Amino acid sequence: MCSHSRRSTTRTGRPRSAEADAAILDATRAALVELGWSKLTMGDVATRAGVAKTTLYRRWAGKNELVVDAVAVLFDELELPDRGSLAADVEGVVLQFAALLERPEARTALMAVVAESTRDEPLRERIRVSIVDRQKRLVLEGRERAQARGELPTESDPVAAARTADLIFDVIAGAVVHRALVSCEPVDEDWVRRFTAVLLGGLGATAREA
Amino acid sequence: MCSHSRRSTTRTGRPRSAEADAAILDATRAALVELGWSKLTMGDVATRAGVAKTTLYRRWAGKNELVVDAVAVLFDELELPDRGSLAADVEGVVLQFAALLERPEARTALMAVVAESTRDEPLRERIRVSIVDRQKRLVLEGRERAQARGELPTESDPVAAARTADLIFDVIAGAVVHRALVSCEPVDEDWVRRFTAVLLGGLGATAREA
Amino acid sequence: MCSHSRRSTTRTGRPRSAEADAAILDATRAALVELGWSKLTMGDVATRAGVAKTTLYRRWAGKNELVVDAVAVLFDELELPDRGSLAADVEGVVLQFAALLERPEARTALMAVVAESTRDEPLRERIRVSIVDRQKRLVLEGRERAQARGELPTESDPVAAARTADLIFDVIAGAVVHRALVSCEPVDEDWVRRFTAVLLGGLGATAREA
Amino acid sequence: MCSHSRRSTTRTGRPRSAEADAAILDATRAALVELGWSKLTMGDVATRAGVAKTTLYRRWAGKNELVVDAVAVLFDELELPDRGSLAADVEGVVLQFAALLERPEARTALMAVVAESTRDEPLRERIRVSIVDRQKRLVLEGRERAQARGELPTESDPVAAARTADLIFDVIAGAVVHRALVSCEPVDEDWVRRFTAVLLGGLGATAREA
DNA sequence: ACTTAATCGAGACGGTACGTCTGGTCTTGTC
DNA sequence: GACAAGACCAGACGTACCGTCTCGATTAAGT
Repeated sequence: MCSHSRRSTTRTGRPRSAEADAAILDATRAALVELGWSKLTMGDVATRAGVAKTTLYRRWAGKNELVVDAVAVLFDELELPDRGSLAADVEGVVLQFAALLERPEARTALMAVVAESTRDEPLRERIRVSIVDRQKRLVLEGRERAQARGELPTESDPVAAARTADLIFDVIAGAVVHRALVSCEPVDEDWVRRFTAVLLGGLGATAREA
Repeated sequence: MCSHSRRSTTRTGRPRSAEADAAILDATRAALVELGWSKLTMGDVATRAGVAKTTLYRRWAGKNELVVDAVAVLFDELELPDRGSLAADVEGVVLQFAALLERPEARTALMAVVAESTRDEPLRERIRVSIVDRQKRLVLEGRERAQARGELPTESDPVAAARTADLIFDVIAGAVVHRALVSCEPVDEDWVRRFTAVLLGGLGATAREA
Repeated sequence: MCSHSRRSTTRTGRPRSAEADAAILDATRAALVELGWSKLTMGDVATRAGVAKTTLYRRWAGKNELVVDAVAVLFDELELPDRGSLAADVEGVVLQFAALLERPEARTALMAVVAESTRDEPLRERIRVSIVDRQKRLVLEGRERAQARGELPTESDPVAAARTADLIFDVIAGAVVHRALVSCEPVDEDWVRRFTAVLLGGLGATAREA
Repeated sequence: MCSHSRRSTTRTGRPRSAEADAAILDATRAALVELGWSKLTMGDVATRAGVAKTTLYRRWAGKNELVVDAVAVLFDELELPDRGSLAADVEGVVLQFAALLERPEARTALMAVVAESTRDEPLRERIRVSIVDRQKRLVLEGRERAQARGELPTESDPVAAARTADLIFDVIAGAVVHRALVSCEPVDEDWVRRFTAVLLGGLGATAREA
């Protein structure tokens, strides 16, 4: 999460303010809510945070990196509560994700940084580490829990297992994001139930074939 | 597709140049390929098109609207070739969509305009009409064809049918976009086959339940 | 606007031309009063006159020429009323000129076109013909009348006479304009009386020397 | 002369560059010579000065203010050399003034800013302080020197003295400017001698009356 | 206590793009 | 063929941000 690598050799001089870091990220989220991605400016964030622009640029290379860090923390709130069955777990986490996408700071920032990342490999990596992998972790946890319950067989081939997890992740995350941000329709319980039924039904069908 | 609604009453004065329209949209796509969304500027597009900035702003309100119109035409190329079975049809259209997302102008523009649209209702509507509905049409055509083949039952309830089509659309489009632009992994034949299997398996399972 | 009155002779000429001319010059003066020189635009004048910009440019090369013609007519109002003595005549014409410089259209236009003319020889000539010579005529008339009254001797050398007339003209016009537009002080009766006393006193003194 | 009043309290932040000030004013004069007033643009001045447009607008509100400051320094060169008599002093300063009006930057700028000032009170004040008062000072100095020589009586009434000085100033400055810029005739030694004779003759005549 | 050196706020700097406005020209269809 | 309407190219306008750069003033950690 921390973007700044200190010179490991000598650490003399005034240390950076930890308060400033927090104030900047808070200000960034507040600005995202008020202004949205495209009208958010570095100068405005600095002013809101009561900080000089220099202080901001000393820590982040630009708007993209700053916003990724500012919204990344939102994805830490996602967790996989044990609801007793795979279907219930999936429905639960999808609803959580949908709730996150209702928040204006996530809504406006997520697609924007992904769009920027199509031409910026370091940014892509940063998004992967800060955001994508945190979501994917939930898929892996959910599978382990389902296997422990006996709802899913233990996959012997680790490569195939990883490929399947990736597929599931793209299907879940992609469908929810598309529903919420492109189709702009509510991700409500009814939709989630029908989506989960298709997903798990499909997984069961392909498992039976193999 | 056309962005400018003429005064319907009398049409006096010099008419707008159709050549300029085409040159601007071509220039926009070229600039997207070369520069990407964030570094594309209105002035540069005008220069490339051999057109004054005023001519550009007379037709489009800004970068967002211009880019939507410029990339919309790409989605007209998508079609649903009859490959003999529902699975083959789905795989075919998904591969086409993936190929489209390989094109840099689509890659850089698609997420960007969606991101902007989270705060711009008219833009959202424009995207829906120009892009989203053109993709969704393929889902509806595919279902009709599958029903004609007898692969899918004819849904009696039109509301439920529409809901299911929407769900399928979000799953397909969302998964492919997420795979291509967020996970940044190739949408190759193997992935498409596994994805299609899960999707159709899931549809079959839920159909049997009902 | 629409003149159907011409059927007698097949004339494809410009029957509205005279109306348009007057409307344009009126509109120009009105725009000068409202907006001043620098904010007056050709498009605005055309709109006020109910005329297309083309019509305007067909008659005048640009803003400078148009404004010169529009304000030139104001200088036609100046005349030399016979007040019985040279001093009274001078005072009368100076007060008339001062009154003209109170009018906002003259105030804002006069210096502006002179400024433009410092780099535009044709414009300078146009100003001379349309404006300057109309003022200078008053000096010549005043001298003749004073000579007729016996207040001034008849100059035998025509070259010297012209030089003196030019000098007087520059002194009168220059002093009044400078007082009104640069010093921005009122050209009232008191000032005019003192100015005239100096001018005529100086002329008398130099005449006595020769 | 300096156009920007600093916050008098604390002076934090990077101080403004004095070099930039000088470079901008030099560039302005150069642009006036090359292009004249109406074709001078802020962007061009900024480019010539090697300065960003923002730096320019941070110091001057617009073209008018900038040009006044740029040209004002030219009027500092005017001085009143002691030539031994009032007539010689007047002739000397008028020739200096005429030489100044030969310079293209003064020629093109002077009338233009006066024209603009007819609708802009702050600009009028700026011109008065930066340009007009510097010229008027010469009149006051000349009178003091003539009084010291005994060529002119010491005026007892200060109000009348001031009125007379204003009158003389408007006559001198107005006549020279009108001769040079409106009549566009040379202000040569012959003209200056005749003009001075009229002026001083007039002053003497009015003084004798009183 | 005293360096030392990186930090802090403020704000000016050179740039770039913005979206608008104007100047002057050129098509249109109508009269 | 002149006219109004209005689109066209060109380019200046003044503003907003960008990311960098001085400034003088704080901080601690290491003498």
